[in-house]
Amino acid sequence: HKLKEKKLFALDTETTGLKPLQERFVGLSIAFDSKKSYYIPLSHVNDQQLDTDYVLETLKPVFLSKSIKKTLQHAKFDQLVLWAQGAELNGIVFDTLLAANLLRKEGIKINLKALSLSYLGEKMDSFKEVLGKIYKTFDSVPIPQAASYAAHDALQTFKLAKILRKDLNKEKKLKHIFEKIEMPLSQILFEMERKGMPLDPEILKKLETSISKKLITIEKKITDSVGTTLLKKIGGLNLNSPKQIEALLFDELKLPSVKKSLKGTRSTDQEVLRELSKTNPIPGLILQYRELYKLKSTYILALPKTINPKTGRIHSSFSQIIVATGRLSSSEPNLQNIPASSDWGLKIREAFVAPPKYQFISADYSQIELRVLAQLTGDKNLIQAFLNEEDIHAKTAGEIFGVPLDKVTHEQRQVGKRINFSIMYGLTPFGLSKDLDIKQSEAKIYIEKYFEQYPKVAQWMDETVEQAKKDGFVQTWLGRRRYIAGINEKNKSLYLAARRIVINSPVQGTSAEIMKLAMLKVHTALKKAGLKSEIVLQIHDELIFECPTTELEKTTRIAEKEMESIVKWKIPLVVSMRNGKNWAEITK
DNA sequence: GCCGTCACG
DNA sequence: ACGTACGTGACGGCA
Repeated sequence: HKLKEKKLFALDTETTGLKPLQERFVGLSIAFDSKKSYYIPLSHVNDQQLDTDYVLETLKPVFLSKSIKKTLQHAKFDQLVLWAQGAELNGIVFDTLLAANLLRKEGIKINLKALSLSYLGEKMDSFKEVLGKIYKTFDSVPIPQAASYAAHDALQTFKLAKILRKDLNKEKKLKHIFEKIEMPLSQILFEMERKGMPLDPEILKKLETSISKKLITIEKKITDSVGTTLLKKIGGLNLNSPKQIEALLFDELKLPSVKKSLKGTRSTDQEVLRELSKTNPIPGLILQYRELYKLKSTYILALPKTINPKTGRIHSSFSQIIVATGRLSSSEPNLQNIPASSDWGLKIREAFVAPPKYQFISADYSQIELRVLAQLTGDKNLIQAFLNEEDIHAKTAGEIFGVPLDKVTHEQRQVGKRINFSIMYGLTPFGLSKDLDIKQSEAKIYIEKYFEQYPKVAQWMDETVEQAKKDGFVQTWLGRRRYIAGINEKNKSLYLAARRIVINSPVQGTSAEIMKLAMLKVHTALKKAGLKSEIVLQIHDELIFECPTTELEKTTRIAEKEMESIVKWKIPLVVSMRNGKNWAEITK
């Protein structure tokens, strides 16, 4: 009865663990105002409680009501928990986690306990304290203690929302991002996570057999090259141990150490092994081993284990609060770093197969970051290149090497491409010389030529750095902030590191903003057109849809049109569309 | 729980 | 003389 009267309340769920689709639903807490909150125990061990189905059935009209407004800390999590119970939540108006994230400086924690302490000055019991040494999971905590803990979660969420709402009102741009982007995006991410991604474990099984054979062959080649005498001397060799590889290469084989790792050990990473492979066959073999072992352990073996037995699909989690620039991150499993480049990598993508009568569609923003750079800097030459649909990498190369556009060689274009990309990271002559394997003096000239060609880029960088020094933060196009602690540092390398972040963040952040807007717009347009196509993945500059084959053309047309019309800039946004039965087929 | 390494944009 | 390109997440080794 109270719920129906109240126009606003805070809600929270308790589970036995952190994965909403896999863990047991233990109970539900609700706060009506800043003073009262309640806990409904639903599945505690050896204790009296209410029946889950009865409670959810009773609360259904309240949960479904759009006019009864709900506040949550990390709404997406609770939505997934409730969805697994067959319950749906409408009227979510405020997520304290997303609000606090937009307002925070880097390094500030925004979990409920931290927020309660910093915003309200109230310390909350930790989850560990509630479990004590007696209980392993929340469902075994006796109800009186459990209720006190859980109800407090909802109460603090209610109180926090009040303050955070006020704080956002003081920052109009952040408020706009919160209301128009982050809150509605959270709903889309919920739907993406709920939908999941299909994976055929049988394809990976076969791949495992062949990659394992290949690994054994490489392993044998390595042990043969090392020789039994040396192998005995060092007491065997674990190829996955960087420490042992280090000892083998530099102590036993006496190869020159060319690079130190952060902790001061002699690095054995790709760059080093590539260099060493010019004089000795073993580093090259280790490289091959590393590549295949990575694919086997991180993808071929790990991905099938993440298939949800109930849905038969993979439900990655997408987070809006991890990346400082505003990008999304994907975890458990990370589907934003599935291999794409090598042949073996593509074979892994082949295992992501659309269901019968469905296909995947990929919609890929072409050179989004360079277009954003052009817009932010207002550089005439850069803008003109995109207006004329010129080959931007060839154009950059042409001016650097002083040759006309149609005389640029493939190698020169590659150099132009590397410079175009790395300029946004604040590259140095040292970094570029290493990347292109050229002299530092030469790299320096290339960089100077770049800035002569695009003078406003250099000017924008200087202005942005000055603004960051003054304000302590940089901003995206819509006004999302990133606070930069080190920009007024005296220590030169700390300052330069901060400077690179200052230059990169507005570009990466604005691109992320465009993508988020695109997701919202496409989602709405697909719904409006009555299509069944759904977004299943976002990989920074690319969206992947699962689409009934009958809707392929309509979906493609809508997605392309909506994505290209996100902003009213001089510079056009260009999207390339592909469709296919599996993920490999739609990979560039 | 940190480190080195490497997969992605 | 020193360090040296942005943003992530996951794995195995190791203490």
